[in-house]
Amino acid sequence: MSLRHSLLGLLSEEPGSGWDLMRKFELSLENIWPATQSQVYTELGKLAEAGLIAVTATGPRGRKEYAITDEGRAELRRWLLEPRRPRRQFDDLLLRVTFLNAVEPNQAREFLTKTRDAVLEREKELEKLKETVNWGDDALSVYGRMTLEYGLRYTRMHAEWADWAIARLPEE
Amino acid sequence: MSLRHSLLGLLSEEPGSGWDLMRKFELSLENIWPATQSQVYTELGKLAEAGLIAVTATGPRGRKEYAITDEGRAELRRWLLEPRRPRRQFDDLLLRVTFLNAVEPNQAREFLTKTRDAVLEREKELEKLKETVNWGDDALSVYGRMTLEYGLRYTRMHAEWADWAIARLPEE
DNA sequence: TGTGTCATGTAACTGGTTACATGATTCT
DNA sequence: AGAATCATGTAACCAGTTACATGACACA
Repeated sequence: MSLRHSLLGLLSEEPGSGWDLMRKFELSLENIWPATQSQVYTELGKLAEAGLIAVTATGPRGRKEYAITDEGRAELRRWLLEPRRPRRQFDDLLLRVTFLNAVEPNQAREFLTKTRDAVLEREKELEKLKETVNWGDDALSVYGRMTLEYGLRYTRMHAEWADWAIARLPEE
Repeated sequence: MSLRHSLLGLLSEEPGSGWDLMRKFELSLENIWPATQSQVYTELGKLAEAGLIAVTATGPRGRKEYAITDEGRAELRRWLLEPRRPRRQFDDLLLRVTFLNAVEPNQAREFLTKTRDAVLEREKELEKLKETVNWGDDALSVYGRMTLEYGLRYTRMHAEWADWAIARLPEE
């Protein structure tokens, strides 16, 4: 149930409406914790009812601006440091690799090649993002830079692994 | 809906009952595509109804042994090579890193240190697994070795990233 | 005046989780 | 006789997705 905490996290930086938050999810959390519009609005309602956030201003078109409450901040901190067993992960790619013997080796090769090319593409995007952003030493820069670095290292690892795997494919 | 294809994949290797498949999920797919007992049985029912698998033998205690059909094999291959946009990922760890400025730097440090230790632990387990298995050149060895290698490279990358991140933490 | 953006919400569905429920067979 | 394992299934729930529905406001 981390959508809830994503919202608390975003609202801990500054107040905002459902619409604002929705855009933030699209812009900055897309690769970490994506959320849909409908989810955002429903969860905001629940958070408000639970007293973790509150409406602090209203605007045109029924706009409701929410701000995090003290209880919300406490809950955010609690969640941040809470120990937890890593949630099970579902990896569609590795699942397919596991059963790759069901197709011809040349098809398997094509599959892995496509995979590698896709992650290389992604790496380029992240590289560009890294160059674009003006990194300061504010909190967002520090922690945002960390998640970006994770993405970069991840894509590099992934591409290298794919090459390694391709080389190990059985002959046709 | 890859549980369906996990089952087809497992049954493409050899026939088995719900119970057998359940154990295979626990043993070999736990880190790739975990499934619960109830899920396995319900999905087997649906697969049988769709004609992708069929009951080929019965045994004591109401045991039903399923085998993959030709349609099932075709569906498995279709799924394996089907192009698809990478499914969105939810990363609880990176989400927490994003909002880490909500806690004190020393708590952030502790968080990252724990994270690193946990992945190092995990790496050790995978290393041990690699040594234990007798790798041949059969399909399972080739593709199983690939997924294991992915896990190894992933945990190494993860631990190195954590160290990098710890070093970049603001002073207390 | 019409297009794009801002803004809210609900309903139905899908896939995965937890909990419940039952009982036969095998091994010690 | 009792414990462990084999074996099946259902029901309620939770989180995330897709689709539907509506409409005000800003600006060109």
